Amino acid sequence: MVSTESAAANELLAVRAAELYYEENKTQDEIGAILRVTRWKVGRLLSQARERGIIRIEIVHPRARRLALERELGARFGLKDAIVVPAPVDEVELQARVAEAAADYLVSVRPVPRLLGVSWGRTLHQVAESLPVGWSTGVNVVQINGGVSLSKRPGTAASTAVMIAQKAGGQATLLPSPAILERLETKKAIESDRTVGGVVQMARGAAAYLFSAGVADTSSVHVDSGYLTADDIAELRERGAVGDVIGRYITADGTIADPELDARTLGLGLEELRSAASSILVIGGEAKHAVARAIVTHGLCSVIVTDEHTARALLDDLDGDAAADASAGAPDSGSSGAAAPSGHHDSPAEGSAS
Amino acid sequence: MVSTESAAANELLAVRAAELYYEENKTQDEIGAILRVTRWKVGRLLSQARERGIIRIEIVHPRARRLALERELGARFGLKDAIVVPAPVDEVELQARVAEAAADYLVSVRPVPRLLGVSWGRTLHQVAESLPVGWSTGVNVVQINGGVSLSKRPGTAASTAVMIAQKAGGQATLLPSPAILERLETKKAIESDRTVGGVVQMARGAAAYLFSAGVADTSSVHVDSGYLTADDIAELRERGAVGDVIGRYITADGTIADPELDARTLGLGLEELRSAASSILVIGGEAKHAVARAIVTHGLCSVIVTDEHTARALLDDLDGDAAADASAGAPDSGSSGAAAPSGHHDSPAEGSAS
DNA sequence: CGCCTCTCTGCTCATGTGAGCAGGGCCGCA
DNA sequence: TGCGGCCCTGCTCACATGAGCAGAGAGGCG
Repeated sequence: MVSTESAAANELLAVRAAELYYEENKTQDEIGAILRVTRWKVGRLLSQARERGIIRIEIVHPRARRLALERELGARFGLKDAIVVPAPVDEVELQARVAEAAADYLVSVRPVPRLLGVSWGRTLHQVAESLPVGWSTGVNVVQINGGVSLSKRPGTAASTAVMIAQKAGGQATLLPSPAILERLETKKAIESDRTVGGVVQMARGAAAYLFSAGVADTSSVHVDSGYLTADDIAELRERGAVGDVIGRYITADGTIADPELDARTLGLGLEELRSAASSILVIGGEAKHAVARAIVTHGLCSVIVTDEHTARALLDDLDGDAAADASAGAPDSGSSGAAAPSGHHDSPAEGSAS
Repeated sequence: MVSTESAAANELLAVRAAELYYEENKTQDEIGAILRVTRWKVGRLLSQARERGIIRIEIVHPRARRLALERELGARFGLKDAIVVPAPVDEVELQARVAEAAADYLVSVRPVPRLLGVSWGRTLHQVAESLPVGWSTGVNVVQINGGVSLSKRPGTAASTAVMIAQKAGGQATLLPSPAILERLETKKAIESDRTVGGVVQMARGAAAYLFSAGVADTSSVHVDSGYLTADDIAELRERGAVGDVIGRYITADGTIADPELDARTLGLGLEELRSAASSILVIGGEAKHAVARAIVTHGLCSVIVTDEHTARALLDDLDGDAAADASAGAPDSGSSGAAAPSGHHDSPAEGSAS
């Protein structure tokens, strides 16, 4: 009873001490005089107050980061680096923050990559826009997956790579090919063309890759751009696809969802991403948690730039283990089943032509 | 342009420094090494961050206080002391916090008042309940306004004073009289009774007064207790009454709303409250802002215990100056106008009798 | 073009603060 | 009642920090 009472009294003292210290900027000595305790006790009270969460210190700034989450992510998934930004309520704002953080990160990477491989998409375009002019000197950029011309809106594919290169005073090398070809032969043919093959070859030599990922649903840029139809997406989802990485649709277990489709997808392969020294994933938002998980849990990126909700979702053991378990059992059915149905990909091309 | 750019860069640095300092517990020297600036600059960045509100330090505890507001209140209204507690969203909780704070204050007042004058009501009862047993030694309590017996619920009038005294190991002296008498003659008669008159006389000698205030509406304890009817309240409101202090209804300009009614009100007068060395007002909640303002702007209390919303409302210049201006112009009309109409207070008495 | 001023930088020094340690009171237990 | 263990207190000392100051660089103005 006595201990309870004194504990409560101590807590009150701690609160008073915290107020005087943090709000009134008094020294611990002065506080000691006011509260009639020694300054050492004041120090201890303040420590207690911090430990017990009575004092909440928050950094309110759009560019703030979540270093604790970054450390956890890095440790848990063996990443070279992790950047986590606080998530604003607004999804649009969130994407902007993540893109900004990715741009900041890119600016600060040492050593500066001489050649940077980039994919494209809404996210990457925002990253490109967020980069300051002159963010580096002489960084050349190479596109790592196809998709230059199909979408006519500015801010996709080509312009992304070009903008990143321009702002660093370097050259952009584009991959002059669709992301996904209609027929495997066409893909092989175009791939063997020196212009295209050379670019892919160059991409393989990039010191770092910057990429994002798409969700396997109809909001995908692949549907927007006409490479895939809603039916294709439905098919992919049935095969367990959670999203795409540099154009290649993967399942939760990190494997290719549909090898036939993948064979017709032009650009860098997943293995090249996996083995790269620096592959920077930029991803944010609720919808992309599944694909983000697939990527980080299977080593497809060495650096992640994301928001705190995504980070927490990735670290959350419940989901984490569940997804891991699911992926452990799935690969077999995924790869064996994927080979069987094929040649159902005429519609996307028609869609793109209209 | 250059200055803008470097200012932005500085802000970013400040954010990073703040993160490392407050979230990662690194020393300014270490941070300097990380951010490639000197430790002095880190210190400056942190100062900036604090000044510019990038760092938000909050003390989350039910017993926390708002020292800045307390200081402002004290300075603005010439108070001896001010206690401001953070306002929880819940009104019930808010009342409890204010009462608790008042109890804390009472415990800590030095010198300890040998004789404490108290009023009664819901708020004061909560204060009494919040006082710890043995909060002081030998503090006697005297009731400063009538109202012992009319309400039969426990926790009003008498029990408040008794509880406060008991918990301090002192004697309670009650005022054995209704708060408001039906007829002036009765009031004068009862007042001249030695039992009653003596108590009032004793109350005048109290070293400190503890009181709250009521709102001039039908939720008032005066209506509950049957001293006043809804019609009386309506009448009082027409005369500009904002609420009651120790049973006496006052207007925004701090004067008696209805002198005739006031003459029939038994207990300490406002002047005695005003001239007291220590008169502690305990008041909280949106509804009581107006009466709280009337009290503090006209010197009826020397100490206020309240919530932060009330405090801010009191300090808010817009309302503040408006009320001050009104009160500056009003006293004359208030005192002269109040004397004219009288003798219309039979109904309240009838109401209380029924 | 040169000077002036104003701000920002990196320093010295005094002060503020936290880690670690010895002593003392309080408890349970014999 | 005496003993041992425990926690809490107040201290020493080393380190971290903020105040104040001289010098350097960037603009602005004549």
